[in-house]
Parts: sequence; C-alpha cells; structure tokens
Amino acid sequence: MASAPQRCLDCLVRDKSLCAAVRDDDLHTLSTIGHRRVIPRGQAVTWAGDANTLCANVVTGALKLTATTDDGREQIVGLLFPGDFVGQPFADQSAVTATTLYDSDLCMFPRIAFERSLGDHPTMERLLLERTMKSLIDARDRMLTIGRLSAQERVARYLSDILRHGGVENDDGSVEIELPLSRGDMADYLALTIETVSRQMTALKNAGLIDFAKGDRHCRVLHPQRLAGFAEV
Amino acid sequence: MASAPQRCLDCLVRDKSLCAAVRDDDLHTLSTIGHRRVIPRGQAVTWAGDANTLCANVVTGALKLTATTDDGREQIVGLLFPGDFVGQPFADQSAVTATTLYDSDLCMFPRIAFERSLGDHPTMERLLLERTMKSLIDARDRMLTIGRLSAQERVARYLSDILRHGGVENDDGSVEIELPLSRGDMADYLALTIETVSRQMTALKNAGLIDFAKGDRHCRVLHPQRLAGFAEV
DNA sequence: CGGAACGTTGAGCATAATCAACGACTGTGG
DNA sequence: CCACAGTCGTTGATTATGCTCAACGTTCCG
Repeated sequence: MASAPQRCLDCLVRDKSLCAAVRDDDLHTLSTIGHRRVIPRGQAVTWAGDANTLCANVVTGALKLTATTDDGREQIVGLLFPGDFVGQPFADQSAVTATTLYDSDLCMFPRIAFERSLGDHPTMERLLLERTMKSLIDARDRMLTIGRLSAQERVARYLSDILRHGGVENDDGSVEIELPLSRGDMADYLALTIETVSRQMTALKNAGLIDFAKGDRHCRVLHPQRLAGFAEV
Repeated sequence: MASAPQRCLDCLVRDKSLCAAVRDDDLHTLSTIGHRRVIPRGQAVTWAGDANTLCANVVTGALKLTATTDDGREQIVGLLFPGDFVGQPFADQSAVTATTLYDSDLCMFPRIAFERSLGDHPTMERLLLERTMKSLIDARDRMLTIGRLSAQERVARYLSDILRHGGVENDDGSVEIELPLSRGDMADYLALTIETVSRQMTALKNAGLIDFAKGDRHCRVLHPQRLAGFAEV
C-alpha cells in the first residue's frame, strides 16, 4: 500500500484539521482526493443555495460564512481559521456562502469523495461529529449575543473572544490583539451597522479600555478584566 | 441474543428518533440503557454549565433550549419535538438549559452509556452527525432572523415556519396552526419583548392576514402567501 | 493626481424597549 | 359560591438605542 505523501505529512494543519484523526498510514486515500489551492482574498468558495460540491480544510488564511436576505442584508454566521473544516457533507445544497477574508490556502475535496472517506475513517467521522457539535454550541452562543446583548456588550464580547484566543500579553498586563475583521465585517458579525461598531470602539477607547496605536486593525487592550466585565454574559 | 423489547418496537418515535438508524435486532442494548420518563411541563432536564450526564429522545411533548446572560436575559436557541434528540455526547458540561414546554415523555440515556452505543452503531452515529449538521444550519438561519429581520418580519417568519411544518389547510385556502409557544416564549425565541410580539400579532390580524377565533394559541392564517411575503428572507 | 476602500463623526429619526394599566381566564381556598 | 392571586395577553404613552443619511479624513494604489 502506498504511504502518505510528504506534502500531507508536512502539512501545516496535519494535527489540527480533520486529518488529525487519520494515521499516517491511512492518509493515502485522502491525499489522492484532496488538492491544495490558494484562494485570493474576497472570493467565495461556496454559495448559499447552490449545488454543494465542495469540502475543504483551511490550511492558511480565514473565511467568513454568511447568510443573506433576498434584499441583501447580511449576517456572518461563522468564521473559519486554519485547521477548520469548510462544507457540509450529505447535503445537496450549500446552506451558507463561504468567502475568504485573506488569501487562503485550502485543501479541497470533492464532496462525494469526502463522504466516502468519512465512511472509511470512523475516527475522522467522530472528530467531524464533535466539531459540528462544537460549532452548534458556538452558533447558539452567538444567538444570545446577537439577540440579547447591547451594542456595547457585543463589541466588548467580540474583543474579549479574540483576546482569549490569540492575545499577546505585555509586561504591564495589557494585551495586543489583531482584529481579523474590518469594521464592516464586525458589523455583519455582530448584527450592527458599521457606524455603531465604530462608535462603540471609540467609546471603549475613550473609556481607556483599549487603544489603537498601530492602526485600526491592531488593538491594545489596556484592561482585559474590565473589558470582560463590559461583555457580561 | 435477546431481541428488542416490545415497548421499543411499539415506540411512537421508533422511526423518527435516532433509533430509526438501528435495526430491530440491534435495538436490544440500547433498550437496556434507556428508560422512559414523563417530565412535567416547565421542568428543566439539563442546565447550562452543569455536568452533562443526560441524553434523551423526545417521545411526546416539546422542549425549549435556552441560553441566558448572568443578569437573566434569555434567548431560546432551539426547540425540540417528538423524534428529536436532547443532549450533547462527548461534552463534560451542558451548553444549554433544556426545559419542557408541555408534559413530555422522554426516553433517557446516561450520557456515557449512550456514547458507547454510538460507537457500537455507526449508522446511528451517522444519523446523529446529519442531524447535528441540520441543527447547525437551523441555528445559523436563526442568526440571520434575529440579527437582520424587523420585528414584523420575525413574527411573520415564525408563523410561516410553523405553517410549513404542521398547518392544516381549509377549503378556502386558509390554514389552521397551533402555536407551540406562549407570547413570552415567542419573544425569547425571536429576541423581542412580549409587548412587541403581541403588537406585531395584532398588526398581522388587523392587516387581515391572520385570525384568532379559537384562543390566543390557535391561529388561522387567512393568506399564507402574503404572510410568507412579509417574512422576506 | 484621482479614485476607491475604509474608518470616524454628527444630526435626526425610527424602531422596538420600557413602564404602566387593564382584561380574560384559571385554579385555590375561604 | 365568591374572592383572590397568578398567569397570560393586549394596549397606550414615553423613551432610548441603534439606524439612516451625510460629510469628511486617511491610506493605498493605479
């Protein structure tokens, strides 16, 4: 039996993606159906309502999952980062539109072939189940955020979430974070308008909680504790 | 090998619950770990944040899944009806509070034992995966509803959803529906207040779209098409 | 230089929340 | 049998939150 190709063994997300559930020896078949591709920033890889042909692992970059009304109102219903899985096995139609936020490297599989792989690798199917359940909890948690928190709380909560995942701590207790979303995308994520997001950011700045020394997308959180306090929940 | 007990073969949700993925011959082990219990209306069966010990199939009745803020703001993040599955395998903590909306008959399993059963029955695990993905789509769809629709649209959409699932059509094209939620629960479901829900219901009534001849919880939809039009999306 | 994308800020407004009162219905206990 | 409290739903008056519309600054890139 052929062994796994080096490009899979060396993959940046070998231990973070669904592939983590597959042993090196068994990686062969998966590797034959998957192919890597860099998708430029701002490009959609699946469209809500269209035929569901694609599954993929995010290797680098980030994507937003969006739902939209007929008249164009948009809601970001999920964010994907390296190691995350894109797509919905066993569905004929795509439920969401997936768009890259940066140039993103995806390891793409034809949906049908990927479904077969799931059947061949129970450990991978189990991991997908656990991740799907985790995504469901996230989605429900965001229903509470969107439905019941004030604009101020939503923004504070968003910053706190980012801080929890990838903040870099300074000596003085402040934390530096990179904001993966533009103000517009933050608005679509938090179900607000751009203007409201902007106003709440300046409000937090004026309150001395955060600072923007290095540009709009780089944020220094001066008082992580107090910020978390604003986020309630 | 022992065969499945008659109470399982005769079960109301034999073909609708996760058990539908298990053949009669294999139902034995599942039947030994499950026990039926009627939970009175308004009682919680899992609490968000508490130890996650329970999984169950809904046999009769209905439940709401809720998330709440520290200060008591509530959001209904899901509704469960006969055949639906309650619980989250592989998690130590419950993410949501599940509360009965009516006296409800549940077929309950200890979580750990149920997880073992999932491993023993790949077809059931597959069905759970598909249902979890379906729930995720529902949750994301509701994020759009809650985040981007007006009060009027949310209420119209809610009624349309119910109509689609279990409306009884009359000769004249109107459709009768039973509302499973009180105005208060509708408010928590749609991220509105009771007053706003009430006002929107009367607005729809005054617009000649719906009628309440048989009480507040029974609704006659006079113009399903036009109602759907109000729901946009 | 001009234009596009992004972000901020201000003024005014609209939608839904809040606060309050009231009616209908149900079950309980005197 | 009635009084009573409790739950549920409706309606009105007022307010506040966040949206809309508009202007303007900055950065980046052709």
